[in-house]
Amino acid sequence: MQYDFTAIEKRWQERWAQLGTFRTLNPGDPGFDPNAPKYYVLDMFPYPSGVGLHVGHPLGYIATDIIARYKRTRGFNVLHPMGYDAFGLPAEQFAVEHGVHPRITTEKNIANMTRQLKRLGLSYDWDRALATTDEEYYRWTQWIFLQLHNAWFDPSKKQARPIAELIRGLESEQYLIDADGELVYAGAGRDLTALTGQPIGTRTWGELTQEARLNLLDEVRLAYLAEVNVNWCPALGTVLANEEVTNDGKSERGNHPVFKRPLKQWMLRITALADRLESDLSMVDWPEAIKLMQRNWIGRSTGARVEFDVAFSDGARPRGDSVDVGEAGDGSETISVFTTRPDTLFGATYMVLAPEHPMVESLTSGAQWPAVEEYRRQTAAKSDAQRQAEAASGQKTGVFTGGYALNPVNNERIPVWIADYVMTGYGTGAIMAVPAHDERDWAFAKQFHLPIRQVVAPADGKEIDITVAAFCQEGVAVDSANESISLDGRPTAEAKALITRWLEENGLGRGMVQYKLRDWLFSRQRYWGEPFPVLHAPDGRVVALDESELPVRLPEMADFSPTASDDPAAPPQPPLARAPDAWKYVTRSGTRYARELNTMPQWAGSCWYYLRFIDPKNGKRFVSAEAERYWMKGGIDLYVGGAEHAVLHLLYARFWHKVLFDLGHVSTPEPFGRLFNQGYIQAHAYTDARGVYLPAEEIQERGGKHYHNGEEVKQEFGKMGKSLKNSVAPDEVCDQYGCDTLRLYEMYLGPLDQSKVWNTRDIIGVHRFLQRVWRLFIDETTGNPRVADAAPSPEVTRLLHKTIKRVTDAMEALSFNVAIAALIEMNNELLKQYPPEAKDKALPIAVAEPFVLMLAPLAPHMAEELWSKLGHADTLARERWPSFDPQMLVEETVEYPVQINGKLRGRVTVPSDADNLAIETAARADEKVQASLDHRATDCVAQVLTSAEFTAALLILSPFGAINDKTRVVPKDAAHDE
RNA sequence: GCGGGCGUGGCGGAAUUGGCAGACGCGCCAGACUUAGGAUCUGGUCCCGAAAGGGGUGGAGGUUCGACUCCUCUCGCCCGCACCA
Repeated sequence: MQYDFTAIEKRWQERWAQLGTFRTLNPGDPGFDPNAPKYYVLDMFPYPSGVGLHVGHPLGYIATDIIARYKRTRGFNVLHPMGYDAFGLPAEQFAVEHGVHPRITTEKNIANMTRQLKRLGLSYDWDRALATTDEEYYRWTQWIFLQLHNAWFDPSKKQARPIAELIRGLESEQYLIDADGELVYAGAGRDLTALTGQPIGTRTWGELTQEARLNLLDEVRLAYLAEVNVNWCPALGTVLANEEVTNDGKSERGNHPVFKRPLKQWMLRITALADRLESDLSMVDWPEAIKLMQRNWIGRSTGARVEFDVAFSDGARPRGDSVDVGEAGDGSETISVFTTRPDTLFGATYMVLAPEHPMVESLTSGAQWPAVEEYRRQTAAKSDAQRQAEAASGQKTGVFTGGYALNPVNNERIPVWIADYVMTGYGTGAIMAVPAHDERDWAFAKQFHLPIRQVVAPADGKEIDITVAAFCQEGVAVDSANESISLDGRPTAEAKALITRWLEENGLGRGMVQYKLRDWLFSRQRYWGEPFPVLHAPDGRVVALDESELPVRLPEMADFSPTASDDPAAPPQPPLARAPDAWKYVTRSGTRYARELNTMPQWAGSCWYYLRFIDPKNGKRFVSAEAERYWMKGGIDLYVGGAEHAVLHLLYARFWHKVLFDLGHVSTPEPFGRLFNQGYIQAHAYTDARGVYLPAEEIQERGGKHYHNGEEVKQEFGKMGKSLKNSVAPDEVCDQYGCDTLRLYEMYLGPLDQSKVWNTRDIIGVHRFLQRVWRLFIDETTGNPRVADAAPSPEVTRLLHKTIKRVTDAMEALSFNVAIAALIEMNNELLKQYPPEAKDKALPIAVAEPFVLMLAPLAPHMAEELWSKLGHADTLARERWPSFDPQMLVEETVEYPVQINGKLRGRVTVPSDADNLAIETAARADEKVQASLDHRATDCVAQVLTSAEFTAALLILSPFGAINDKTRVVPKDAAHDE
């Protein structure tokens, strides 16, 4: 009876399903063990694609499955769920192209993907499976949106708080409203958000009209409507996220032109949490690279905001002098800038506004107006690619506005320019230019012959020539003094602090922190997404639905395609605009409200799925508090997925989680305690002379060259997929070798976090291993197990304990390739000890059972089969992982390598209890060692180095090489005490 | 340009605290068996050398009795960001 993987795998997959082997109990369920530690191991949420899985997809799923199975045998309650991120563009695009409703396509794809995953023997609790498109799921996605909408960010607490709490604060006049309509915290006596001067007249909540009150609240909500510049793709009929737009300004799907255009959109105030999103990265165990990417994306920089008074062309005016200056401005205008180098303020010789800056019009002189207008027109028309090319070349463009501003530190009148190297979206959209100490300003100043003034010198006193290059490092301030402040001689850090304080005292600015992170554009003009749980009143006001009115279901529609157009100015027409009136309008107390016609982006559903897995059937709450507290303690224990989600998904989900945390709905500040990035599986791809990709399975290899129908072709490699025609389906591999082989092969390919190349021909290696395991355990003629109750030899016992240690260590380190190698070695050795043809030598049960248990997470079907052949009626899924005895690792004799001056000169074998002197004597007696010592002085110092393990090194030093303090000396005897 | 990561046989990779480089697998070479197969088994396989021995972890230096491992420089590849003030 040979290893019949097809029958074995089918049998065990059916049994696991029948027995509910991998069903996971929640706290409170009968039979739940509250004393067992928990382990929540999660895969990144897959999109159920129509083309099915290729072998690259399950790489991470196999790894997490191995861990899940391993942890079960270590006594953990393991939560290991799977589900589908099923809303989104591809399903809808497919649906549009084929005229099938996206729900039908999606369900079909989910069924196929589930079948493919089940075939891999993954130990998910399938009872917890869910899809973001389930009404009972997106009901709670909408509920979370309501939480965001009904919350604001309280800067004094640095927390998201219910809007009702703000209203109470306003009613009790803890908060006032200043002249600009900004909130002022009365308790602290200083304003929180407004940055300029003193508010002239603050008002109380009671003094506001009802409309003003509602406006105020709408402005601070974490989900708010705003007119923003979006990527509008008329051909797709939707706005696109930045990441859906290519560098040359085309849509990633379909390569259609994309235009910037202001549209009223739902936004989520992720920027309010920027600070915590950054600092809380210190709480999680993630790859440093990913943390770094998030930090860069959030882009925190500390500096100061500085106010520059506008000075007009007829001459500088003292600050605060309100002079009517006619068409040029109203005289009280100031230009706010953000700088990270306030210490260089004395070196600011001009200013630059972004071309779109709102003050450009009032600043520009009549003479400069045509040039300014022309420049603004040009930059608006410029593609992102052009801008990037200019940026790379160091070429700067810009135009003088004719206007001037006053440098607040020295009242110097400096020209104000506009240039597209200053961007509207960051800081205030305006900068003070310090060409001596900023590369960009320097290049601009050189190009337009603007003055360059050095105000920082290198700390080491070195002379620099500021006309040759900008000096951007820190140093000491020079030529930076006025009547009331001097920075001269101060190191940069000190100078920054000093000038910032001076600015604050004089009401000219204040220290502040800036982020690159933008608020999250949350609307899509698509059908296949979560509807927003809000209504629009006839007066334009937004009314949020009540929780009890959820879910807002997607309407059934015959035509769900977006309205495409070639006209960039065409009005957006979301598909839901064509929904039946019965869906679109809701009448309440005689008023007719309109539903929101946009839908949520795909990210919405994936922001919280890990919470729903905990309690997927709960109809009362998005997740039960008790189950959430249990499973989320310390965050998810292991979250495995690709690095492509480094910033977007992982940042969005953290943001939602923190809001839910602040509002008391979840118990932990961070969702993902440990993150692991798997590498990609790549595959060879082949092109013919024309550069056209050829199906990889039709290629023959001869002598290192590759041929297709006899023609030599070029070998490349890249991510597996349709476009490179190099996909391999897991189904094919399962048919030919079985999924245990596929699982082993994928893990044996190399370290989990590295990318690796798929090589179908290598699969045979691990398949042979499984066949040899089978032959070790099973008599192929009778089908009976070849085991006996006999005691294993000391050598075999040592081998067993050594292997247990190696495999256990490798499991903990997620080094599955190493774990498999250790099992292969053990199996090879056992086959030598107990060869199948030797009928009298049977495998001792004391060795057979632990071996099977170690194999089980990796090749579970074969392990279960062998386990039952060994006479066990139950599944091994919850058997205890074997343990090793360090005592058993000690060999009777030890082979020591002998190093002389660090070079290997010989090997000696001594009894393992030999002392240093005995080892040294044996070493000195060795011929080769003697030959090496011959031409040296005789009075060598010998040192025996041992480790806690069975290997050890003997070191003999020549006389001049006395032991220095860097040499770690472990006395032989001490090592044995461990 | 800035930031991060990685370079070990023909290939994938292993090597715990700085202490025997190349475990394990593929491929290749030689052989065995044979119901002739893309099966199985045995042996070999870093380089130079007949051997003794020597060299060797992208390259060049350095620290150390001793470096794949630590430091400096450099080359190559991969990833992220991209005028963020």
